[in-house]
Amino acid sequence: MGVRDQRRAETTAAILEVARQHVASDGAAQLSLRAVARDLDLAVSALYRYYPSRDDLLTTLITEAYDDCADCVQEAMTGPRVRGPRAAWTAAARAYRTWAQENPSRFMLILGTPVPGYVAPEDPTVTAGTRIPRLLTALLVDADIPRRRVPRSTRSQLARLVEILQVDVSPDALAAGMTAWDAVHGHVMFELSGQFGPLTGDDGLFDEVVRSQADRLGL
Amino acid sequence: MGVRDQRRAETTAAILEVARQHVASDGAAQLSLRAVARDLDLAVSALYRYYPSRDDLLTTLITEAYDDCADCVQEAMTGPRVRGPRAAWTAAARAYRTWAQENPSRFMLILGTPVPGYVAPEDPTVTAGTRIPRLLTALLVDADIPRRRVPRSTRSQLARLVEILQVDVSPDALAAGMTAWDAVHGHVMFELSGQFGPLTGDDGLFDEVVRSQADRLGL
DNA sequence: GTCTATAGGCGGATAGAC
DNA sequence: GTCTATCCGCCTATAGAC
Repeated sequence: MGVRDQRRAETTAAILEVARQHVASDGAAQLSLRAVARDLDLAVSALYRYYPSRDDLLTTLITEAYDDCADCVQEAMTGPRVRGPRAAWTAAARAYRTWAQENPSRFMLILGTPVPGYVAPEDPTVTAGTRIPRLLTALLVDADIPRRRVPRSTRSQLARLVEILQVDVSPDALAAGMTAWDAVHGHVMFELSGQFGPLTGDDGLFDEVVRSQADRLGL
Repeated sequence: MGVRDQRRAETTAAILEVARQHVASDGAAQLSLRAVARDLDLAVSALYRYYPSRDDLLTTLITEAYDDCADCVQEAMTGPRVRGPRAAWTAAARAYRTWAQENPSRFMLILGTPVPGYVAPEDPTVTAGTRIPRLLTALLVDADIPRRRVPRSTRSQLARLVEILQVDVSPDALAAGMTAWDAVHGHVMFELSGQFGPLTGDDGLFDEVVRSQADRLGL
């Protein structure tokens, strides 16, 4: 990488950092190239050399958030002290929540209210967005999942999703995993929107969620 | 109610209706009195006679959404054909999801990404926001909830929340109810943000969530 | 790659006439 | 209660000089 590329990479990183701050303070919909340029003491027009439009910048922010979150979950699951699927499940759930707590605006950027008028391009966003589901289903390959009582149509849709995710689990296991993760995600969302009052941020209650769903999965 | 009050009520209703549409299409943060005035063929300044600021209009929209959602859940739970707590739980969960599907932008307004820069006044918002939790905990009064293994500090926070909500349940029952509802909420959120791919909107999978949590609650 | 300048649009909020 | 007019701010995006 030459000196020019180096400088370009640095500027790009600086732009992203400032953009993240603006999303956090003003919201994704309000992200404006002008405001970013102001903070960087750059002319607006200069930014267009890095991102051709506001939406392109937003796309980068979104895929980067998906990836960062998935990185944290993956790292937690594959740590040296994690032995067995139950420990991996617990580590994944805790890492997910911790990342959400430390990056609330980025979490909401990918899993909260859709940004009005913005349509995510399929390629980068979807690939990054399926990493966590794939990590979780990997846990269920060897699990002893009881057969679910779901309708035939649901089972066939589950089979389709198995193909899309390119994972090696039964439709029943996928259903069990999704519905268990529902609780983890729901709890994190409730906490982030402050619906839990004094229990916002309480670890004991969250652990109870993780534990009870692990039991349900037979991990 | 006199004729003047009548007309005022009509105008107010029209304003709210247009404002809801704008929140749906442009997002809550973009709600602008100007745009609402344009749609109604009114001068901007006229709107200030109804709502002193943009945030006041937003507050009305939010409390109204909370109340409408709670109304639907309450109605579903207390229907004549609903016999017993398990049926009520199922009806509540389904009504919650149906309301979210039919009013995605209003659902996200109250449970999605917080509107940047907007701070909800306590009085009206909080009261309306606690209705659903209170409806759900009422189900658990007679349920046979096994004792949860939560830390002491968590249990005392649960006790505080029991007081805030002014409900008549044990901390253990509250914990069980909250963590079960986590799964319902999480599933609805995932569906709304399109994370489920082909399974978005599938009733069979949602029913599996509701059923398994009802089992866990011993309903 | 960076700048200045500019076009054409949006917004909140208020003053003062009717 | 409604209007017009106004102030002042914000934004995207482009043109053209350096």
